[in-house]
Amino acid sequence: MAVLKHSKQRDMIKEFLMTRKDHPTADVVYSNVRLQNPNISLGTVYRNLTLLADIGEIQRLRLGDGVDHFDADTSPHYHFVCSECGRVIDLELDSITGITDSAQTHFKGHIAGHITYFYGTCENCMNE
Amino acid sequence: MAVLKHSKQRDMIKEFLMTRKDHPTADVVYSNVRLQNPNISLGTVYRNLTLLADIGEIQRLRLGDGVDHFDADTSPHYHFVCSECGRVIDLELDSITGITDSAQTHFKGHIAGHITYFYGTCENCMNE
DNA sequence: TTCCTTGCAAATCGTTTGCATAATG
DNA sequence: CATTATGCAAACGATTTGCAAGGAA
Repeated sequence: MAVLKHSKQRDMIKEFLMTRKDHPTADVVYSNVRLQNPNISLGTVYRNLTLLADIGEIQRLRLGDGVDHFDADTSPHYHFVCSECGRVIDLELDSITGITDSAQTHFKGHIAGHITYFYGTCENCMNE
Repeated sequence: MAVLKHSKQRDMIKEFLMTRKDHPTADVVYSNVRLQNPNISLGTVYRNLTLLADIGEIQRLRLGDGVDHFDADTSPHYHFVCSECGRVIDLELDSITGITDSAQTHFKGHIAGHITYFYGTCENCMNE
């Protein structure tokens, strides 16, 4: 891979993402970072989110809603997606890594890992 | 929902899907069904796949590769996606529905279910 | 006849990319 | 200076949609 050069835009994007626990989309990152730097382009946001995800500094979440979400928390954890409001919430969960082994049992290829997310109704939407 | 009327196109799509265990994409469904009916349009394929999924006759799979896959097998089961060739394979797996309860423990909203898929290298790609 | 479904083409949406210019090392 | 990063706008790929015409009940 090419040598990485420093960029203010990338810093802003990473910093913004670290302040948020709600797993924003590229568009949300864009409109927020734009408050500090009105000249930044959407393309730059996408390029940097992809780059940061590639080097493992952030996580790209594909939750089946057709839009990518991004998470500065790269530690292994799970997510809940509210079917009503779309909110994405971190989930505390006793490790279920065992399911990978469990899946491996009857499978001849090699299982490297799994993607899991939960869905339902969030606390907010239940009170309505 | 509106009353459903019979359509040859829908039948063909459903029938084709039932012959396949490889979870084809809309495009693959389209080009195959076209062999029997060269006039069918891609829009019709999409509309019927969506309709069939909505009424629960087929399953729509979002596996994070940017393309929807479809499965005529609506029984609960899991999938493996090969990171190299993209193949989607059914997985036999001792039930892991317990993870939904496990996730519910520390969560105040209501968890209705989970989406899980596994990834790695399939048998075919391992022998290369 | 009613109204659902189709074929076609245009539109949409999220994301990527080509290119000339600016910034970094 | 060499090379990476940016802004802009155009391109992309998957999917959806408006509309007039065709088909089912």
